[in-house]
Amino acid sequence: MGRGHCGQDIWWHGKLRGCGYRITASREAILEAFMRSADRHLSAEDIYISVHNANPGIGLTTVYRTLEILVDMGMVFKLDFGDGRARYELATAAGQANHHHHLVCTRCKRIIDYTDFIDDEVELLKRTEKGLSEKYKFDITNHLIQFYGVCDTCKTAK
Amino acid sequence: MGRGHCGQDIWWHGKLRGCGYRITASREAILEAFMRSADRHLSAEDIYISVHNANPGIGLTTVYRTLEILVDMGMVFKLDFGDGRARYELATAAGQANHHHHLVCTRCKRIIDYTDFIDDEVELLKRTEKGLSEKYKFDITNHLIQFYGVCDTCKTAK
DNA sequence: CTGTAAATGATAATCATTACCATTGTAAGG
DNA sequence: CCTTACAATGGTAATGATTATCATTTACAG
Repeated sequence: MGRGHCGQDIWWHGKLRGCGYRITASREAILEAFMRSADRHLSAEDIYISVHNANPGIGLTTVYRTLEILVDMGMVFKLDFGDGRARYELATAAGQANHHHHLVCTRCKRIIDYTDFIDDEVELLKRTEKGLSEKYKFDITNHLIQFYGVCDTCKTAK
Repeated sequence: MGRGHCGQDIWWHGKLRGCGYRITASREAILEAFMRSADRHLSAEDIYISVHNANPGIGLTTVYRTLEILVDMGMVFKLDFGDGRARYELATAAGQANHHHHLVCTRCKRIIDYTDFIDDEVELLKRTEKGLSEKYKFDITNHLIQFYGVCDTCKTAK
């Protein structure tokens, strides 16, 4: 019952099975790649490369397909930082440890994950979410908050 | 001094000139296309088509180029709703009339612009923005807030 | 252990966006 | 008003991420 992090029991097996998906070596390898670099914003190609170390047989197509189902299931969040390729990260619910939002430099595309002010935000988001679900009859599953601006380095670099 | 909406004076001429850009028929046509359908989320192709009615000579390349400078200048906001093409809308600052956020149905990709709860959000965002700018030395120019979920129609359609 | 549908991977196709380059148009300065 | 420099343009080709196709392999229910 809620071990925090898993030992032998693979937490995501149940999730996949529950949605009618099979447990395969590819999917395992891809989820492991996420957990190996939980702090980064991975592109499909990043994952493809990361996965090849342990399992060279996995094709790029499978990576894309797996990412799609993980996103649909809500286990992974798909992000767009405006550099022409999608980025993925393990989803963390509001309130959960490691939940963060993004600060994007529009000049150099640098991304900063911030967790500051998250508590205030979360409180407001909960209220907003509740109001929106009721008014528009939406089942809200996630949110995206990003601030755009010019970072320190780009500012001084003129 | 602040006529609300312009008569003969073209409000955006100064903005372009101020950033070193020239006033051209293409740019005028593209901005008019935005104002003609200020309520929609236009793709580059939407704008290309819309512009062709009045000015058939404008190429798709110019549309993309113009969109890029408008986004850089902050006059237009570039959005990604996950359907593979970028969407654009006239930027409205927080607090300004028509400022809104998006509610995205992950099933059917329908977008709802909502303005509810915006006042509360804006108040929080102002604080967050201030805190973030100070801590990370960012000049924050804009923000993006989107909620994702399943809409009424898709829910009942099972 | 077997049958069946899901999953896979190599390859080709798609399609939004960008690069290129010769030509045209804006607007500053005379 | 005319000239001139260089920004802006548009057609076309190139790019590159993502998706479709299809024959083969694999998970797993019975």
